[in-house]
Amino acid sequence: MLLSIQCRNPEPNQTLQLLNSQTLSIEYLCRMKFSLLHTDSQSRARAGLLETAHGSIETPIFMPVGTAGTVKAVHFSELSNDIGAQIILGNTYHLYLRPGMETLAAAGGLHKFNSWDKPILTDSGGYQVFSLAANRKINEEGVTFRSHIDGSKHIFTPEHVMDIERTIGADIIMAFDECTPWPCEKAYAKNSLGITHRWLKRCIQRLSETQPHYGYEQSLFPIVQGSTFADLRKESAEFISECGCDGNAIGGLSVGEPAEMMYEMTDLVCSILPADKPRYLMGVGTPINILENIALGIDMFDCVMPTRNGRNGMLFTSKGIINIHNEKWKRDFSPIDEDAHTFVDMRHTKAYLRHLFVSGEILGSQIASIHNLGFYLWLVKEARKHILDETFTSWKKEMTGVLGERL
RNA sequence: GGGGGGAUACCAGAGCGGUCAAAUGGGGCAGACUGUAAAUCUGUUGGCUAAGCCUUCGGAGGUUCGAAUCCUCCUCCCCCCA
Repeated sequence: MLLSIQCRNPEPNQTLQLLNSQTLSIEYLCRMKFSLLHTDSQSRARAGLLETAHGSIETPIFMPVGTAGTVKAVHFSELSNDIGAQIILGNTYHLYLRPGMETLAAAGGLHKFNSWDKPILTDSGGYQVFSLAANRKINEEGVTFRSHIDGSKHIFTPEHVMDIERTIGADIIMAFDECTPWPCEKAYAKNSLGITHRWLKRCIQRLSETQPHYGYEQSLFPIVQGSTFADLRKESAEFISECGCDGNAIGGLSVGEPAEMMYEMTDLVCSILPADKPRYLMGVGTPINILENIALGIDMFDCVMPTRNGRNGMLFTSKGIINIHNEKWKRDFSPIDEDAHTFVDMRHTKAYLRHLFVSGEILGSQIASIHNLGFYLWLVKEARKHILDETFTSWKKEMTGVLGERL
């Protein structure tokens, strides 16, 4: 098999011609590289550049969620050309069930399968341990899921999850963890944390024993857990820091705890995680959550809010949030958002978008999703600009006022 | 011309003497949604000076302590037979 790799690091345009991907050793593969460009002097906000085999990511970044290999209701051309998405997510549990590993392997990985040629990050199924709690059993070895589709039984061990993530072929792959619920008994959180840490060691071990399938390196991100207990979070952040991975994540937040508690945990964990590695806060959040966490030193975010809430008629705009179902938009022929960040904003009126929602038309979901993702990507891009300009803190304050209390 | 069925809230449609301001859908109005079992889910939907009262089940009258429910007439709609 003749393989061509675009290598971004350390020498950007170099093309390697290799005969067999199986013979690649790690030093020939493109390692992910993170460059910290600037840290805000009034907060801990950072602007950076993350380079992967599938392209660069300017941080802070928001990553649209594409659980099943698709960002719901949004086409990839809109995602990259109009919204400016630089990386998207996929989900191990969901892709494993459908289309399944044989199909993804035959396709040559998720990038080939869905034609998204920019970076991809796959979540490990750890969130499904939380969200599908009724359908699974957890023990030291791993998690047994009952498929939410047909009830069939599937065992996810850290090793199995790494194998699946190898087959999916994302640039960034998440360690298998347990996302604990909130509130959570401390004894449970402590025990769960121990399991998550031991699973992490097994993930690292498995990766060291296997090769990437498609000729580019995959970076494992471990996940800090510990619920909302400061001592557990500290212990976890220290443990994860010592693993020396390419980047680090914080999980188990935005599961119902008050925002202040989330910020407290993020603050603590960011003070421990290495500054020279990207920090990813999983599943967060509202626009204000994102701004607050950027200020605490987070570089990467993902959340279903812009897409799911968009499909349900909620629009995030720079003048606050609106429920497009509301009758007050019935004859409002003003643009969806005058601070247009995507083509839909000036082209369509609120009245038209409301009509689409009221009529159950698919285009409504598409427009709202494009708009919301456009807003989120604009928000982080703007944040980055202000970090580089040293105007982040005042801008954040202004934005917080504009976005309103509900977010 | 003869025979039969029906008219209930924005729409469709249950209810067939009191527990009915009236089931259930739809529609309307509002809310929720944070590493997606979600184009989903929840609440609400006659009026008011609001733990109470008032006005509603085609129209008018009647029976009854009490009527959306029973009777009479009227108006309109549908089906079958000529």
